[in-house]
Amino acid sequence: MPAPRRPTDAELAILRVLWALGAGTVREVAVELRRESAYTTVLKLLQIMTDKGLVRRDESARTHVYRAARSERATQRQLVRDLADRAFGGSAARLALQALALRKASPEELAEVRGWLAEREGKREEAR
Amino acid sequence: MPAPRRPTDAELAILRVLWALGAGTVREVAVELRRESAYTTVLKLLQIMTDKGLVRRDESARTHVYRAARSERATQRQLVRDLADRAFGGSAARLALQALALRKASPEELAEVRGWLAEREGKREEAR
DNA sequence: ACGCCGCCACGAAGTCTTTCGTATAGTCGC
DNA sequence: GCGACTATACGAAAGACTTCGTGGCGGCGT
Repeated sequence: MPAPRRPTDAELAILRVLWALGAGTVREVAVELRRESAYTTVLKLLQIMTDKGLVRRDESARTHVYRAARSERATQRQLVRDLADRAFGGSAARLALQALALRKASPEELAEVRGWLAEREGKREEAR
Repeated sequence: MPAPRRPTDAELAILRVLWALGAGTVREVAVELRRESAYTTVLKLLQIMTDKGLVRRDESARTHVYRAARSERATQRQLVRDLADRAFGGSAARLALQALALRKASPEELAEVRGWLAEREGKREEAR
């Protein structure tokens, strides 16, 4: 399996549903995306995504059940790394700064970031 | 002018060169991207990008000079917001956390993030 | 048994992206 | 003026993305 290509927009929308549901049939996904795409569109996408290795399909029942092949976390990591390379000269930290500067972050979220930094700082001290 | 569409990969590569150069001719950009694309490919892209409003073209001289229509900062913001919406449920802070967790950040960069958070904290205190 | 409904497979159309070849024209030196 | 060297414009091709229609098959209710 070579490097899995970056998921497209439509694929990502489907992956989001699958991550939320854990697993789902074509119909379940289509319902979740109501108004956005017709049933057969979702079906086709899922078939393509199966070929690409983005999702896995359980065909044991007549109605197939799909689940994401890679975790949400891993996919997010890939996308972040990709964006950092394409638009931030490879610096994920500068990407992070831009993200924080969007000012849409809640105090709770900022506290989480602070917490992470503190923990990381602790590890650095430890390593000396 | 409506919302400018997200730049494609090839377009972003060209924008990176233009941001670094400030402005440049087709040849200058093509040289910077050596091996990656032929001269006429860069030319075509720049023409398309002009139509899309991604770059502005100075035609006063025979050799046209291009510059990015939007700043690197603004474009980065747009891309980050876009990725946050598509893959992080709209939370830029969670995106930032994933970016920091990539462990590719240098101590200097982490210090920068800490500094930003501290400054932000200061403003919050001030606002009370 | 028959008809209906839901399911999957397939194909095809339309658009966008990226690539480059070819055509055309301005400019400089001689 | 002519040739070589630039430059832009244009068109076409190939591939990826997204959309949906049609067709065929299985199962269920009556």
